[in-house]
Amino acid sequence: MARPSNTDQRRTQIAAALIKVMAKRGYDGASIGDIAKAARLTSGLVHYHFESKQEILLASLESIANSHDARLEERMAKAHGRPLEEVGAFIDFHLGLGADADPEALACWILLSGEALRSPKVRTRFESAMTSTIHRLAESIRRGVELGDFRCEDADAAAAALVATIQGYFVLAASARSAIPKGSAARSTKQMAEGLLKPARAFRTPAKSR
Amino acid sequence: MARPSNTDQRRTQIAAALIKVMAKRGYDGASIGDIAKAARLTSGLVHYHFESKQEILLASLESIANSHDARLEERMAKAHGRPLEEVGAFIDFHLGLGADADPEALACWILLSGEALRSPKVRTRFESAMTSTIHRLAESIRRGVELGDFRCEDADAAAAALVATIQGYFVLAASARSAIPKGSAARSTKQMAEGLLKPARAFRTPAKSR
Amino acid sequence: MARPSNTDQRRTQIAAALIKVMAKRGYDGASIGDIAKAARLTSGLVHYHFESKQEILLASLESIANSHDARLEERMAKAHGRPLEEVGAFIDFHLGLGADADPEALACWILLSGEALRSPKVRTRFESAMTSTIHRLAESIRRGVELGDFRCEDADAAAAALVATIQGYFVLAASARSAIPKGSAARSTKQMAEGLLKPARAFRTPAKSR
Amino acid sequence: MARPSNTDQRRTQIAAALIKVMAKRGYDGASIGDIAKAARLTSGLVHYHFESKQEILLASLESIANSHDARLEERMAKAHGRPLEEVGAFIDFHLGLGADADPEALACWILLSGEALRSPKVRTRFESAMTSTIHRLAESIRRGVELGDFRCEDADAAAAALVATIQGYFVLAASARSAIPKGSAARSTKQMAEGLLKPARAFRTPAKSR
DNA sequence: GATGAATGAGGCTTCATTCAT
DNA sequence: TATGAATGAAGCCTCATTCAT
Repeated sequence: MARPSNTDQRRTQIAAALIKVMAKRGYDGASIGDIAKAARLTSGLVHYHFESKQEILLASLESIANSHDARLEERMAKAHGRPLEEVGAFIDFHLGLGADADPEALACWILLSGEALRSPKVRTRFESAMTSTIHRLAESIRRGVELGDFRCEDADAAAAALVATIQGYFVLAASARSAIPKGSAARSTKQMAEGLLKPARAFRTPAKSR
Repeated sequence: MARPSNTDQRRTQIAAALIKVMAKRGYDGASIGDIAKAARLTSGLVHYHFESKQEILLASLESIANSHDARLEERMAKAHGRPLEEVGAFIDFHLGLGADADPEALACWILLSGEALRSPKVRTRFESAMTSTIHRLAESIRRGVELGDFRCEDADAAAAALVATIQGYFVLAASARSAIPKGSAARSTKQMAEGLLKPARAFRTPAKSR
Repeated sequence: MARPSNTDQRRTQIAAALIKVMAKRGYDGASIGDIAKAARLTSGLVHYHFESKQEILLASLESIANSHDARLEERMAKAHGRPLEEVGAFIDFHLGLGADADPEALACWILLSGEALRSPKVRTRFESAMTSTIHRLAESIRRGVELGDFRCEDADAAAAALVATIQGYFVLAASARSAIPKGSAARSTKQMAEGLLKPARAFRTPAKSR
Repeated sequence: MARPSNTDQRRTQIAAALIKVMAKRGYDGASIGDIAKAARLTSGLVHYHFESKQEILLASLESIANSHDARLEERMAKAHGRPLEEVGAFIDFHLGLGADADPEALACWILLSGEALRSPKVRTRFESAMTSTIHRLAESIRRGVELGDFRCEDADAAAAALVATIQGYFVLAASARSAIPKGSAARSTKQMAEGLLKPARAFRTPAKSR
């Protein structure tokens, strides 16, 4: 007797629906009804699985961050622990060709930074996602310094700078695309990384970058 | 008994009120009533001076952009046409100590990037503001290249990269402050600029930068 | 220029509408839509004049209490300051023939006692209305004692007792009418008052009482 | 594999839960979910045992009335059939010290009078509970008259009057406590009963009454 | 220009009730 | 019996916008 709970699936489904709708209409513009429709559910059910709209937003943030981290890790693993390549992979993952595998999540991410501005809960989670990404990059940098591949006094600052650049490119790509010369993002970022890390060798660029 | 028109003054006043309210509650969260209250007007009057809420947003964007451009120009003028110093001033203006002279406008700017995402009118204007800023920087870079101060193949790309970095720092500063090592923004950005522009001499940093 | 405010009228109108609807459906059952319809207004307008539904309830309470006090005073004035007649008038006013001039207000009053149970604001106001009524009666009793018309040690307690009886009759009349022998309320209450006040002469009963 | 039916137990449990929740939030405010939680059940199960929410209310009414009647009978039994003492016990039971043994049931009772106002089913049952209580008191009074202990022409009216007073005190105690001088309720009511019943001897008051 | 009333369309959320398991 | 998912209808409230004055 008793039903097996499907709450986890439903929550995932609903969070995904918010991302989809939010990318198009913003957070406030994404009504519970819209979200429900996008998830092919009724609005009552949405509230059965989530206490409030904000909770859905937090779940979406979580989902985006987790997916990002997982895919990033996967990509960086291919660098086989070589710092120079790891940093290159980090940049290419975010800004290289086909980086925007999920444009909806990206748009959502930008909007999330806005929500973080006024919702402490969102900010806390947004901040920790950012911090975690920066730490991951700082780790590679630090190892590069140890191995003599890089010359850099403050790995955390360098990592933050590169992440800021990436975040800034996200914003420009989404909201002012014409302002970026096509295909320049990853390349320019690598040049900047060189200024920052003084690597023994230059960063390689695979085929093309956007 | 013609009343003297005070429309311009009122529009300015209202746009400023939106910026103030929006910084705290976001665009959708800023009701006409809130805006009116912040401007010490009535909501009916707001609609007398603006066709719609979006028009106020556009006016605010304009106001922020104009004010930014004017202050930037003023600051860069102090570089007396020396490219290296101009670029340094550009970075310091945005990220140096005391750069966030107007935190409300900054928060608003981030939110504007989000609105640009879904409103073509806002995007167009946001894009042109970004483009203009990038062009201004690119100009300095190009002259630096001509004068042999910089070595750089694509001035526009370089300018875009630096502006992206600045925009990204804005986002981090506003929504994930703890992720940035204190005082590292301007310094790191200058190091990145060196990677990008290969200047003959290094950028100077005045006193402290944040 | 500028419109003359009609807020006071509107508030009165809306409070009256709540009383009407509430008598039929209870407080929770009286939706803003119902209230608006009863007042021939739109629901948006109701919220333009009242912050919240509870505020309407408080306004209704106020209105009922004020109207009650005014009518009571008017009636008691006819007793020309003679305590015995004042107490008699007090009882007749509440329980005598035709006392329930406004059955809707009466039903509402009973419901208000229920709302007072859980809403501090309502309780405070309900309490003060009760207290004021009791004080008015206690005054008459006290003067009666001074004049030697009554013998009573605690005028406040006696007044409270009579008011309790009246309130109890209200409840029975509204929710269990068949439990009260017809026309017995005022008469019985006067007999009780005699036990309480030991008046020199008995209370007179005008014509018939219910 | 027939399951042993526990319906009766469950119904009791659920009705008790409603009383508890209703005392705090009113009838409309007591959601099935709240009730279920208070009974440590699920909302689905509540509806398995009760057709509708109103049925729970009726069951609660029944439960309160039955419990009241039983406790009242128990208390009056101690009067050993002496009318004067029975009436005194009746009053003390309801208003004497420690009378409010179950404040939740009392609050609920007041709310029930409100629900009776608009729901015929509730009214019918409320009315019959009131009537039964009044009859019980009237019985004692009638026997007192027969025995020459009381002088009273209409025992039903007298009983109704005393019950009205008690009900009124309930309301005041719950919703306007400060309006009643402390400890005056039972004493005043007995004085009133004396006016009503002209007993040969006065009512005694045990120790203190509230 | 300015005020403030008025409208009407949602938006978020709660909830009684039903139903599959 | 019991669980918990699901539904759908309101309900309260907010708000951009319009309009009479």
